[in-house]
Amino acid sequence: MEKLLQTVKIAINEKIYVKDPESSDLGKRIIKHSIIMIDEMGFEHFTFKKLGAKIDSNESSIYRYFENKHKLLVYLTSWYWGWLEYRLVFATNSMFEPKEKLAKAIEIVSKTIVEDNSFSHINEVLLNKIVINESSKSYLTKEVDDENKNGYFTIYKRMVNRLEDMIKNVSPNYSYPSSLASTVLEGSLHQHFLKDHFPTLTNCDSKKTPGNFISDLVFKTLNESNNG
Amino acid sequence: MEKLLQTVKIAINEKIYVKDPESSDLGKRIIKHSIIMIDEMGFEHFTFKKLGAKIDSNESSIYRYFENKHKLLVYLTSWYWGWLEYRLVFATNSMFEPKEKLAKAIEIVSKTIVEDNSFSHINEVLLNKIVINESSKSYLTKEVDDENKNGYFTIYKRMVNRLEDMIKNVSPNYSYPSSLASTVLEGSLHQHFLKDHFPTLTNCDSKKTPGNFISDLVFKTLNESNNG
DNA sequence: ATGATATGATAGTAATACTATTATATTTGC
DNA sequence: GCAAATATAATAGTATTACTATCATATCAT
Repeated sequence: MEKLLQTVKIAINEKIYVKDPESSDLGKRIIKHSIIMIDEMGFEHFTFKKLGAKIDSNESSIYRYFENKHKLLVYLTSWYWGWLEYRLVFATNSMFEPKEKLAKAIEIVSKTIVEDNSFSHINEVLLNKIVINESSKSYLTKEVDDENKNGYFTIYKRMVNRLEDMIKNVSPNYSYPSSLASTVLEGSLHQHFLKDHFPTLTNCDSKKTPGNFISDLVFKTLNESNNG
Repeated sequence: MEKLLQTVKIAINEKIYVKDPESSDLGKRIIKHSIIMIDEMGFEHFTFKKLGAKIDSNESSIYRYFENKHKLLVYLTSWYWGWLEYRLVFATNSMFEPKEKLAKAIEIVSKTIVEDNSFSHINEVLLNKIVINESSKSYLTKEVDDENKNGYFTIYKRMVNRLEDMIKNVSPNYSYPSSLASTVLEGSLHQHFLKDHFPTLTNCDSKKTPGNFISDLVFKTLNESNNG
């Protein structure tokens, strides 16, 4: 799996970047260290100037890859969802029992990433943390409709739609398959955040994971939908 | 109800502001127009300088009320949750049947606000939109733990805990009452956002509301928890 | 009428978020 | 192996942001 992923390139919408960061050494260093720095200092405190200093390069060179740090964030989250989608499809492709398939999908999208695929320049453990803490900022903007039209969020939407299809296969009569699918993704990120910062607002911890909660929620809901 | 609310002041943690904006005419204009402007231009494009120009006052005067725009956002969202909490308690206080009570609570927290209590300087319709689009930014920061310790999010946490208690009253054996409570609040805001910007990721629209979805989700989950 | 307090006006600073220009490497094509 | 093309680096510059500081003026309370 890890070896296979090395050879697969996650295809990101070309409008998101000026120059493909995968096409050069500098580009890869930009991605690698922006992940480390955003995780460390948070998106608000992160700047291209600081990144330039860290990678012994120059602010102006970074602008040749990304117009601004917002687009870099959109790139990073897109990459993450593309990577997760790949793992999801890979893991569930051979499964035929709808419930089993959905259970596996939920497990994959809601589990904390603990292993870094240390061959690549992208640290998925840190990127997972960034998605939990920062990814909402990529779409909670006044520019969201414009960027959506330009396909900035295609991969994320495809992920939600995959989950939606799996939900429909379990319960064809359930009225809210896409709402439930989006709640699975957003809800599990939120529970991860709460467990780290607002433990009184969640029952999730190291024993009961966000994945356990979401799985319980989804299957109870779909069971009732089949019975009722 | 509207008249009653006028006489009730929502108590906001004093650490959030430098000078209580409710204590003066300028303070109230700051609140009123910041709501209008943040809704209009989005939090990122909003600045104290622009606000000063709009209310025929001065940047430096605004700084005498709030240290920065982040704290103003924390203030506005706290006010909103305090206002909702008041409506929630008022509407459910006399109810004794647990399911009925929880259903009412979900209805209140997930419904789009359509009526402005036009007596006050705060437009709750716009504030509701701000909470949907911007409130995550108030806690998705590196300073969240510090601010949480200082009580910046007390009202929000109290709201979640109220929902949690209602959930426990319906299903004492359910394992995730606080996770479900936080999902009710966050999930309904998210569905509102999706319906406005990503309609393919939600089944909610003008007919099927986020409240309908969340209510369906919660009661199916709790029913199964009682049966199983 | 005096003193305290609130607000306004102006100026100034450091950092941010860029753009533009020029210089210097490095790569590639012949 | 050299010229041309391309990528990167260095430097400078601009407008805006996010403040802080100071001083002036208006209002309000005693």
